Amino acid sequence: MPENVVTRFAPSPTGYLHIGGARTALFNWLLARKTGGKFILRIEDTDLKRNTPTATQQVINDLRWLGINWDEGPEIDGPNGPYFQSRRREIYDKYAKQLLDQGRAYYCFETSQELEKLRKQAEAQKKGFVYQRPAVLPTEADVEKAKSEGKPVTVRFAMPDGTIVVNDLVRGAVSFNTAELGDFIIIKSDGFPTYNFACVVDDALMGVTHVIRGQEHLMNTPCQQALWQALGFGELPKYAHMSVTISESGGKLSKRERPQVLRKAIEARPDIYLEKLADVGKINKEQFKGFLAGENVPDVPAVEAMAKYLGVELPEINVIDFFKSGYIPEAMVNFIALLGWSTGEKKEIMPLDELIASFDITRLTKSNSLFDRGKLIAFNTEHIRMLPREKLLAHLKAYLKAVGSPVAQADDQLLLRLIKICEGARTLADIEHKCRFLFVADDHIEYDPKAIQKVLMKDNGLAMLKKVRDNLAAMQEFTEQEIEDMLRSLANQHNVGLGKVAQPLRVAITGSTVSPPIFDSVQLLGREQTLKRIDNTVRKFS
RNA sequence: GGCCCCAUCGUCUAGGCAGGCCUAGGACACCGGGUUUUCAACCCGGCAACAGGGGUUCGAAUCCCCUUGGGGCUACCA
Repeated sequence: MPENVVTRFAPSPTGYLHIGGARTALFNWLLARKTGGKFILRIEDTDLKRNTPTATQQVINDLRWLGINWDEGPEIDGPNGPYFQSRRREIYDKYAKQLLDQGRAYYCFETSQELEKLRKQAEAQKKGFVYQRPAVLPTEADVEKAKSEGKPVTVRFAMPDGTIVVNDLVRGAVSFNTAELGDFIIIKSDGFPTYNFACVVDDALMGVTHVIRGQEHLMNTPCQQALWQALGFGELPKYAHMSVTISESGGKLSKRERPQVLRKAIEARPDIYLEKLADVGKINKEQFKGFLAGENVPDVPAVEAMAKYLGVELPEINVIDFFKSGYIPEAMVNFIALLGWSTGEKKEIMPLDELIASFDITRLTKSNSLFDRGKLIAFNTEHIRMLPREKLLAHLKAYLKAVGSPVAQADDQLLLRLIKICEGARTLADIEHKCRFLFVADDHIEYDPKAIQKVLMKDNGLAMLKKVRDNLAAMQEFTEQEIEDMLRSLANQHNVGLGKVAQPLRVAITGSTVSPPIFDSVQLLGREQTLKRIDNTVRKFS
């Protein structure tokens, strides 16, 4: 690619960055990094109703966590600012006026209700709705009149007649008949530009050369191309419409999925008090009703609180959900990159720099891909193994802090040791779950009833545990090696496998049958606490 | 309903544009076995696909058409 590549990611600040957005950002970023070009972050906040005040910061945090940095955008000034569309109003106005003056755009005064009616009529006739351009375009005087009558004033682009061909980098030539596209609104009645308009103006002004985005934008592209040309912006950017990521439950992976899962869970539980639930979510009755009806989606914290109360596992959709589930960014990025793209080589697991090196925009896949969590876990496992320890440590610390784990008390030295003894962990959550026992009080161990049944109540488990206790108490040193030697010889003495000796001990100190290797676990817990926990266990289950 | 996109193992995909090198390759999942102090990890082996129908051609997973299926868009949302 000879020219200077400029790509951008242009999210609308409606909440956390979700997987689909992350993928779009990633491919644009990958192309820029691969070609030595520039990657711009632009915030498309032209819809006052949808924007959330904290969303931009959330998106920024999520991108940074993934390791996707931008050359220009929020917090990184550059020559093309401002990077918030809400602060670029005069620019859009100027171009809208240009089109108006040239007769390539015109004013309209219909209300949403009126348009909705027309749309219904079209549907009833089994036709697509196309706005009918008036024979005589309204004048400025008409605008004044409409305003005084309290009518909404919007501006529509006068779509030229003919066929528009989109030369898509992944789909080839796709043609559209402009008669079916119709005149679309470019300036809303609140004075803000619509997406198609703002996007074109900004892409042109910011010198964007390549637009990689989801297939859901394919239908917008002829509109944007027509606008681009009417505005006299010259050479079009190259478009690449990626396949869409499909959720395991069906359609396009969407933020709405989490609320939906919750809603279903609520419907499946007629026994629970809805008022109590609304309380848990800290939302009022109206909001809660709306939510159940499938409309008003309450905030993320409300959804999470209610899900937690019901014990429902929500599918991870947002980047932050994966972070909270113990995934590491290196794995996420690697996995996401392979959704709708492939290197053509057999190797799939690779660090970021290799991803950049092998990125090739022409190798994007045409067909939609399903988000397969099983494969993500496999990638995460491999990346946890591969990543330099220092980096893994940083991820672990951030994770522990975010989920409020008691393991967060551990210092770096200890954490590194825990990482080491949890070799083969699939997620950071695995490490946390396995090592948690070290950080809870001796009398707060939660015993898994199944574990008690299986290893303590059977095969003289309790009796063996007592013997282990005596031997532990009698040891000179208390190193992993000594502990191992002792347990092995004990097993030998009784002519049983090590498991018969180790499992009762494991249950006694952790309450469960799962822990890091037993020798490390005991040594880390220390003799005093180990003995205490054994005593507690013996007393409790004798 | 209208417009548009897509179609290889359960899933992600290689191969398709330059048709024979494909008895269709890899990865994940799954199944079986091994290793083992638990879980996980690890090692070995196995199962498994060109949606269907017409063409074109000596020859089609690869090119064309139709059907079916999936997906997207259809807003004064992006």
